[in-house]
Amino acid sequence: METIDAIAALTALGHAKRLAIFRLLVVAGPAGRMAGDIGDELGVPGATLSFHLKELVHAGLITAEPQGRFVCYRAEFEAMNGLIAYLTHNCCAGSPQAECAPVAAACSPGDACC
Amino acid sequence: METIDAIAALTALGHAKRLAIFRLLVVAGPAGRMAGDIGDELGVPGATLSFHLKELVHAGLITAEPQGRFVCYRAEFEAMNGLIAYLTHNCCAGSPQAECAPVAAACSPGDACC
DNA sequence: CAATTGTTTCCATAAAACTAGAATAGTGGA
DNA sequence: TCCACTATTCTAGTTTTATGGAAACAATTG
Repeated sequence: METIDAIAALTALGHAKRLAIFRLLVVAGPAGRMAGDIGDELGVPGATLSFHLKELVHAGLITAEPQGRFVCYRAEFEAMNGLIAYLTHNCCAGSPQAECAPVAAACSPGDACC
Repeated sequence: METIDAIAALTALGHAKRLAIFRLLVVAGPAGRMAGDIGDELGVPGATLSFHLKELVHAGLITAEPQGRFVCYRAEFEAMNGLIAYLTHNCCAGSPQAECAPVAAACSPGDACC
């Protein structure tokens, strides 16, 4: 992931409503969620929701797939993992220190996160 | 990590100069870097640098330790890993899918990142 | 075709963030 | 004490972003 893409992704996620939308889609997984469904769950007016969804799509964090009258939004897991890789890349100049815990630890044992 | 902390961290990182500062400190590791050193490397005026450093400290992503006339800034690796955990937590509702690559893959083999 | 439903675009207002010169404060050396 | 140096705070101007009602658009249903 390029720096400019990482900035776009981080800027998009650095907002309460957009982070909530993204997290909702991450938990939803590949099945995704419909736009109206997201709006109902988060209590966001249509116009505002559409604005934030567009921002997330533009940042490459989610994708939109029209299905008739509905639009299904899905998290872009590749972008998420790319962002994580960007943040941690070459950490400690390549000499892992005690202070610099393994990224793998982000998922604690027993945690079902992927 | 709480949602409010994740938003603060993501907002802080969603800016070109702050992301550059944070990445510099991540690569520097526990040794950290002096404020002026960072300003020289990134070509940012003092007042602007100080503003962004304060934002990062406030977001919990870095720490400041005065050393005489100088101030040493260090990345807060625990916060970084906490943020990554927040983003990926309960992904795919706990049923990892093919689309949802393991976070561990963020570090490709041979990559010295921590 | 008209009505209905889901979604987006338009637009004006409001709020927040960015920038950097100038002034200020703290430290260490002469 | 005075000075040079490092860093921060103050301040003001500029830019960017967020919000949501209203209107427009698209697709299904009657």
